[in-house]
This record gives sequence, structure tokens and C-alpha cells, in this order.
Amino acid sequence: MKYKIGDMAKILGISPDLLRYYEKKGVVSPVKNKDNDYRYYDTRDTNFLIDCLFYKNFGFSIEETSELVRSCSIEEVSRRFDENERQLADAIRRDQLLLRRSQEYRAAIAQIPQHLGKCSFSSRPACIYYINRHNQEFNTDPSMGQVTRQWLKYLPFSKRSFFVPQEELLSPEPKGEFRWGFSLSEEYAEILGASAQPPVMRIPSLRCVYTVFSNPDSSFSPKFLSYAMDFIRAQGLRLCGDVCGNLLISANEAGPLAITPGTPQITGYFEAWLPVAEAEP
Amino acid sequence: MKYKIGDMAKILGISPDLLRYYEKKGVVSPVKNKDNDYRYYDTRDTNFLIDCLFYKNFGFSIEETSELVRSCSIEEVSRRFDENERQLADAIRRDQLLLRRSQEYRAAIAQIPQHLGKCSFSSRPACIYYINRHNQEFNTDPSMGQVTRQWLKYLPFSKRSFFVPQEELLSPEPKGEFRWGFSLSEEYAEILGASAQPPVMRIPSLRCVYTVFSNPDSSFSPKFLSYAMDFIRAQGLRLCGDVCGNLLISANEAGPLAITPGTPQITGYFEAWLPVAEAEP
DNA sequence: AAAACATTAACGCAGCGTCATGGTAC
DNA sequence: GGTACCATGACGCTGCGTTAATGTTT
Repeated sequence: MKYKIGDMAKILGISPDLLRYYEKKGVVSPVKNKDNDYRYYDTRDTNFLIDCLFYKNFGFSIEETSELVRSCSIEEVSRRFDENERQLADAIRRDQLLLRRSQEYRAAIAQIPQHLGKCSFSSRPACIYYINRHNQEFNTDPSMGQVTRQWLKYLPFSKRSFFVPQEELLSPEPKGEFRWGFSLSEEYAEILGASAQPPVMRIPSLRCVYTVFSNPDSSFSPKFLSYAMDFIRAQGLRLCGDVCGNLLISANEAGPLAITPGTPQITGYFEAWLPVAEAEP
Repeated sequence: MKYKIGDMAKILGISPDLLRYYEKKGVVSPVKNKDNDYRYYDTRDTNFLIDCLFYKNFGFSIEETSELVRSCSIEEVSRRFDENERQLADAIRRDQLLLRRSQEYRAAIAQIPQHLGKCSFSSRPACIYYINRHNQEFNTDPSMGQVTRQWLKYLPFSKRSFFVPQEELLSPEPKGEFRWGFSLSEEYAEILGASAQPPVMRIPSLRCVYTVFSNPDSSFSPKFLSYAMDFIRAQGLRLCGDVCGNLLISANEAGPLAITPGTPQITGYFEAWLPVAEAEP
């Protein structure tokens, strides 16, 4: 029985173009009628192609499929499956981690409205911080480059974080000093195997005042924290350590149809933890 | 602070070309010096790009990343993450299923040497069969096309299976009759939602003689089962139903360097279940 | 003779990498 | 004045889909 390319394509549920493509890739070689250049597929070709679909649907590339179906011993097939299983397992682990992070992140931004401009008491989760910018300027120490690239690879598990020394917030004449970089929760740090060696610092869990604030300019400044400092004082507490926090999201408040067309208004939303203790009398 | 493209690329751990590509895609727009056409990236661009990497590493496309970073409200971002989570969950489910099937298949082909040419007693797993070929010729009933395509989509969970009516094996003058198609284990049938309506048949679990045989021609014929029939008779048993089985693998016995170059020798390995009962006295 | 096929070839997509060729910074 | 960078543009890759121009079958 001979099938023309269209028949074969219909049987297999793929397009004739794909069959020609597979032929170009050396997967299958139907006989070609010399007169009209038509391809005719026989039973062998059919079985061959079904074998190909079998392998292809495991995730093998076309070239690998071609090899599996044409020239592999049982042992070689077994080896390739073993390798494929390793890749699948990696993909599953990666996707599970991404899914978890995505849910976490979605929950975090969903909570922005409840916290915006309000202060609450919350224990800061223990994190490791890698700070590579002072007042937005990159630390140009060449040794930092390696570490920065590493931390960028931790995205989206690493958060874009700021760090404000307590002196800045306690000083009567603030200089606007802050640091910028990344943080990783201890959990992800462990999973990703992130080193906590300097310049990375480990910041322990502490009793904190938690707040979320926004800046329509999307940039950060320590002065945005002043209302939180007021809150702390009003509660009869005092700041007892450096403040850190994360950029939650940079969002377009107005949506796609921004009020000022051409220059979209990107608002930055930040969360901050301010460690507190009882005020000294 | 202004960074040239190479500096920026080094900071971000990506290539300058990729930065230009992102620019072409409208993700980032650094200022271009009119004199030399050089791009200069400032702090804003840096933050912007880090945001992009954040989204990109979640699995968003470049275009979607561009939208997320430039023009999305918090609600819109939340929606996109929701959708992304659905896709991740799907990918995880799919990969887990593939991994399981891969392990199963690898175990099956690893056991070929132990079973090849030997008969053992084994309970046949319950499966559903879709038979669409008689003696390798496709059933041309157009209503079958739909079903065939559906079963091809079940690959690699569906197995390439044969079916030999018991009359063929019991007849003193065998005609070489057999059927060909696909089978699915009940488990996968349920997961994939495969219908067991006709033309699909459900074949129950039965006490069977199990054997594996090979054919250097890779094609199938019922006569390969004769040694198993001999075994059954020698055991004082009789065939009590139709025989079915699967193509385990078509492998190149000789490996890539085949003995007959040009025409590689593909050997088909098949497993078969022959339902048996006590012989009538 | 019209409809439904077949053929080749070229181009498009994403998400980059890799050249080649020529200008620029230091 | 050398070398390390920057620019643009074109092409390659995979796994196809799409379109066009042309020829064949029924």
C-alpha cells in the first residue's frame, strides 16, 4: 500500500510540510516517483514514522529521534532515555520552584493595598543580603562583578532589596544614604546553594515594624521611611538596627493608557522592615 | 553614571548583542550619543533591566516581559502571573508523566535480554486496544482517522501493539492473519481521558504466558509465536484467547556501524501475552 | 476543465549566538 | 597607533507554519 504525502499526513495527524521537513532532516526517506516527483509512503515508512512520533513525544529533538530510530542499539537507547530522564527531572524541579516563587510573589503584590502607608508589627524573615550599590551607584570593585552575576542568576528568587543604615534614619540631618542590592530568603539560599560568605551578609529574624510605601517616581529614597519612624516613636519604641526591605513591584498605576502619554508613570512599591525595641526612658 | 553596552552587559551577565536585541524588541531604550551612536545606560536602565531579568526568569516571553515592566498595573501583573502559574503547573504535570513513562519504558527494554526467547507465566495487565490495521494495511474507514490521530497523540503513553486471533495460532493451516494498532494501560487511559468506546476494546487482565521475541526484519508475523505455542502445549496447557502484545523497540543490533552499510539492520523486539488455561483432557 | 492535490523555494516566529565590516575610544 | 571596544547588518540554529509559483491527478 502506497500513501501520498497528504494521506500519510492525515493518518499521522501532522502536516505534509512537516513530513517533508522530517525527510530533509534525514528521519524518513519515502520513495519518489521519477515521473512526477511525488513521495509515496509504504507500511515501513508508516511504522518508522510512528516510532519517530513515539520518541519525539518524549521530548527528544528531531536529530536525536532520527538517531534513535535509525541507528541505536538497545543500550544506546537506554542511555539516551537515562539522560532524558535527568533533564526531565531537572525541568520538574525548576518549574516547581518557579511555581512556588510565583505564588509567593503574587501573594506579596496582592497584599500591597492592605499594607500601603500602614505600619504593623511583624517578624522579619531571616535573609542573606548582597549589597552592591551605594546610592544606586554600582560598587566598581571588579571582584564584585562575579558575585553580582551570580546573584542575577538567582532571579526571580532573589529580591531587589535596599538597605538603610540606622544612623541615616536617626540623624537630625539625613544625607539620603542608602544601599541597594539583592536578598534571598534563607530557604531559597539553601536550595540554590547561595554562599553567605562576605560580601554577602546574613540578617537575622528580628522584631520589626513592617510597612509598604510607594513612590510614583519608582526610585528609592530613605526619606520615604519617615512616616514609619514617626509611627515607631508614637508607639514608644525606638529603631534598633539597620532597615532593609525589597522592591515589590514597579507598576504602571494608570495602566496601558497612562495619563502622561509618552512618559509612562511607573510607581515603585517597596516593603520595609524596621527593627524596633522599647525606647530607653 | 553612564555605562557603555559592554559594561552593562558585564554587570548583567549577558551579551551586548542580547542588550541590543532587547532594545529592538522595545524592552529598554538607552540614550544614544549622537556623535558616535554609542548606547549609554544609566541607573534607571539598569533597574529596568534587572526587573526584566526578574520577569524573564519566571518564563515570560520578551514581549510579555516588556509589557510587564512598562505598562502593567498591579492587577494586570497578577493576572499574568496567574496564567503563568497555570502553564507551569501544566508543564510539571506533563513532565512528571513523561518521566514516569520514560522510567517504565527503560525498565521494559532493559528486561529484554532476560525474556528473549523464553516463556514465563505472568498476568497480563488490563489495557485498552485500538486496532486500526489488518495485516499492516490501514483500515480505510474514514471514521477511523479521527480516532487514529487521537491515539497518536497519546504517544508515548500508547504502545504500538499487535493482536493475533487465537484461531490463527490454533489452525493447522495458519494464514498469517494479525491486526495492528495501539494499546494503553488502564492507568494512562484514565489519566489521558481515553475513551474505551468502540472501536476501542478493553482487554482484561488474564493468566498468560509471557514472552519476548525478535525479528531482524523488524516486521511482525504470527509465526514468531510458534515456539510459545509449543511451550504452552508442553506445559499441558492450551491457548484460551486472542494473543496480544507490543512492539518494545526497533533497534539497530549492530549499532551505528552496521554490518551492511547503507541498509541498517533494524531488529524489532516484541513482547506477547498468550492467555492460557488447563488443557482439556 | 476545475478542484484537489503535489512539488520546490522562500520567508516568518522566538531567542538568541556568530560572524563580517567598518568606525571609535583611549 | 594599536587594541579593545562600539555600530549595523546578515545569517545560523530548531521546529515548525505560511505563502507563492508551478505542475499533476482525477
